[in-house]
Amino acid sequence: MTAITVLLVDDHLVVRSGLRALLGTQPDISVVAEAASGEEALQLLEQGPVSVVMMDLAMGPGMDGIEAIRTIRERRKGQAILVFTTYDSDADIVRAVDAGAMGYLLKDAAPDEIFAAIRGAVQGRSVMSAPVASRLFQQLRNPDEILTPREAELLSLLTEGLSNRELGQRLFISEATVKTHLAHIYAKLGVDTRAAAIATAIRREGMR
Amino acid sequence: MTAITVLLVDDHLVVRSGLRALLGTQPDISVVAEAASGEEALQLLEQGPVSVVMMDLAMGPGMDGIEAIRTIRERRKGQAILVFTTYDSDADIVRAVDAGAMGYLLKDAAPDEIFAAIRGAVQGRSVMSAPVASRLFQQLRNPDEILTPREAELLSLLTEGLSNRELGQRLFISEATVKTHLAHIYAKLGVDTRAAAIATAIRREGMR
DNA sequence: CCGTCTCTCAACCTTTTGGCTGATACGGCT
DNA sequence: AGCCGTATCAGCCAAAAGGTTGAGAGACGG
Repeated sequence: MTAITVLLVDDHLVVRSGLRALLGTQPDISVVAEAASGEEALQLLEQGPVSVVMMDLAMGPGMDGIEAIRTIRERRKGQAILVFTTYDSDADIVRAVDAGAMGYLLKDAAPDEIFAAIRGAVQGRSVMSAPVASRLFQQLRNPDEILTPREAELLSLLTEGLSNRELGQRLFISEATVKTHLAHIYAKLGVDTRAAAIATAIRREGMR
Repeated sequence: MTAITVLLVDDHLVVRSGLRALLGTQPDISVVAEAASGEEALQLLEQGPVSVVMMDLAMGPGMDGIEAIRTIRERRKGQAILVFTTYDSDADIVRAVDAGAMGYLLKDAAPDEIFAAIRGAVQGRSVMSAPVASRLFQQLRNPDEILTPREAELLSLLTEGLSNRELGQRLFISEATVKTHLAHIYAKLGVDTRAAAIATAIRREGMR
């Protein structure tokens, strides 16, 4: 069995060293590099391949995790990437998987789960935390509830607290169209006021 | 110089081991116990004193960090407690300090900052991350913008997407009173719609 | 080619919200 | 005793938001 090499990408020093300590207990896994940002991760990957990249999604200013995943997958086809993050928002999960992540782990995952995900990732298997998987399935089961791109755009602006008039101006559409989109969004989210839409958007979709 | 003993309280295993590894580099600091919840922390403290408690605020189900801080301070007067968390929301900072925390560190703080905070805490000095301190000062400079307890309560419910009528029913007050409170909240937050109030509340106050 | 989806817009009407003014009551502080 | 902050309520009016129906233009796939 060849050793599995890991690159850690997380802007929090404590998380990196914690993960390093945790993975150090496994003889077949070794952390060979750490990066505090997406840019740094790309740089490090230039210098040599690793079996798996473990990446946080929220990483302060600059390139975010999703962007980093997409860029890495463009440059190194087939690179195994695991998302290791605190939150399990629907939007993040879908976008991460879409960008090319092999798995999605939460930071409170059990050690065994983390080890299994890493070993699975190098073999091309996709492993994710149970709560994450259930959210993904829920998305697939209810395609009616998936917002169209335009609706998602509008919802995103909605969470900034804009009025219908302002939304129209921002998106270069009439107020009437804004109201139409909103009506569709409300139906899909199962709410009937913009306040509730904002609340569920932020809580469900992680729009912060 | 006596050794400083530390109790780590965080529901994330990786954060605990990361912090343990980091603090292990300092000869005068040693992590003597770890807890994954507020309840567990209280139990451990029964068994013996520590110099400093380092506590996360968000810890899954059960007792939250603020509650844990308050309880610890009740049982062991003078116990030094440092908050070590990811987010720097105004509300959390104020409540943590109010509950009796000696300092407030962000998880992306530099190692030296963390060491300094721990050493300061055992000496009774209060140390906090720069962004945290600036937020605290801002609160003190603008007392006009501090919400009254009732207003905060209402704002919290507002972020759930309730209508004025529902707010009134929940709080056992008339819709007229709800509107009065809302008007005051809008003025203090510097907004003029409930949507914007929800947006700023969630972003500024960390009401998730 | 036709159906479906998406995005766009309009008119109409009801409900909700926001702005304003004013009022009562209670507690604490001076 | 008087003042201030907080919490409570009312009424009025204008603005914003929500519900409904209908409809046209592209795009895309069967």
